[in-house]
Amino acid sequence: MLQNVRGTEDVLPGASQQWLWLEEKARSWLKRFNFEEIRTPIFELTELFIRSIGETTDIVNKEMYTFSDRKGRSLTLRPEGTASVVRACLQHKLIQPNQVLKLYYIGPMFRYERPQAGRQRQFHQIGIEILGCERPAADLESILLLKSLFQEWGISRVGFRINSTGSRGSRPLVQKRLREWLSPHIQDLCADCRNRYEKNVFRVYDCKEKSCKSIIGTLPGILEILSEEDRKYFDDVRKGLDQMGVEYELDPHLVRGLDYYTHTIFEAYSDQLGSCDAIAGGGRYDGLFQEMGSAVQVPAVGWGIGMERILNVLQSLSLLPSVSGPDIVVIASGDENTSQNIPVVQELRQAGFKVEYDLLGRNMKAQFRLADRTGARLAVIRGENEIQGRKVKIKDLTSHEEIELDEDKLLLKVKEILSAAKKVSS
RNA sequence: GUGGCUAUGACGAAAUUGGUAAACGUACUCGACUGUGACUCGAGUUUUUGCGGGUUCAAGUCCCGUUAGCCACCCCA
Repeated sequence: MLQNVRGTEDVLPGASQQWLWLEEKARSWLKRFNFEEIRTPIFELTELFIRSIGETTDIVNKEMYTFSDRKGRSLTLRPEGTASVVRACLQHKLIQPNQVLKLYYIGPMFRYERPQAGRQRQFHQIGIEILGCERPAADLESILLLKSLFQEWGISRVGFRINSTGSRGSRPLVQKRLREWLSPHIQDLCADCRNRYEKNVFRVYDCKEKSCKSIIGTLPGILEILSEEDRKYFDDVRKGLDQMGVEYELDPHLVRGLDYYTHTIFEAYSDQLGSCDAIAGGGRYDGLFQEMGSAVQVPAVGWGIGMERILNVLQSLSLLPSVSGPDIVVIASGDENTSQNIPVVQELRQAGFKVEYDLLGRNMKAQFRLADRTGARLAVIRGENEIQGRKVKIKDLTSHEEIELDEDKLLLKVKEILSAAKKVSS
């Protein structure tokens, strides 16, 4: 039998409700922060990602789903969201001087990695970008939103790591200085790091290898190289976070896997997950627009949240809502009057209720079981006796109470019973 | 990409030293029950043990391969 492709996942009926719940909660806060949604294609020209993410990164080197289309163009399933957003902004000239654009996206991303818990080849992200603001206010705004989302979902224990890599202009200097510090130790670095030393020194600072770690431990952090201006910027971001009560840890060795970051970078992680504990990551990228061909500089900040990982956290904390059943199941006394009940079913649906009846035409016992299993609140019984007497019965499946009333009072009564419950649940 | 662990009905799982596969539990169907579910009791349905090969009189059990999942590394969401 054919199966889904490795690293992909079917979201089955029960789980899809949880995905919806997660998204709706997120959208409610994105709206309150006045972000607008942007939907870009899930594949782009390969070149877009190489230019934005960086040729030396792991993503570009070994994790991209790249293929040729029928005309021989090299296309790639997007491994992250920012590149496409920047492309779209430039293409459609969405950037205006002295204006801030706040965008978000929700959708699948693709990276060819070895799957494990919390890591799939197709995974989903919620991401935001704040474009056109070079002040620390944008960094703060983005992190505040991130925190609001975690709170909205009920995740209280989230760790934030933050660091700064300096402005785009000071980057060459920072790199030069890092190399100077590392050069006496270059023989003692691991093979990967000797390579990174040339291609991307920042990554050496992030190496997990013991020998490298001990060397780096003796060296000053990146922050110490920063210009006064850069440090002032970072301090302002931190002041803002302190003022808003956002707790974080300063991690001078934090480096991100994409080349375009400048200034502030950050990661959020959860202690509920295993080794894949990062649930969100982001930072500032003041240089990307120009690297993508923009005539003017467009300062920007953004982050992405891993939705599967959030769901995993929520699952392990038992914070996910249970699957909700129908409000009402309409029950008949046999095959024959089942069809006579369809107008009643439809009328209740028209009134806004979630209504089910037994499409299999089973006996009454089975219909009640259906009502019970699906978690329905009420059973509306309209069998042969009721139809003849122009009556209908309503049974409350939690209290087990049953009442009989005139057929034409049904809708009114159902509204009365269910509206009380609705107010509480919503 | 590297290393390790795992794979039995719809699901969770049992199966002495290789010797009749699925005990037990959940789910599902029907009945006791009166046109009435969830409780209780009774009856019943689903398998050639992921896939392919090998060793053996005999393989769920041992060996090789393969696929998938999990764990760690790499890296990240």
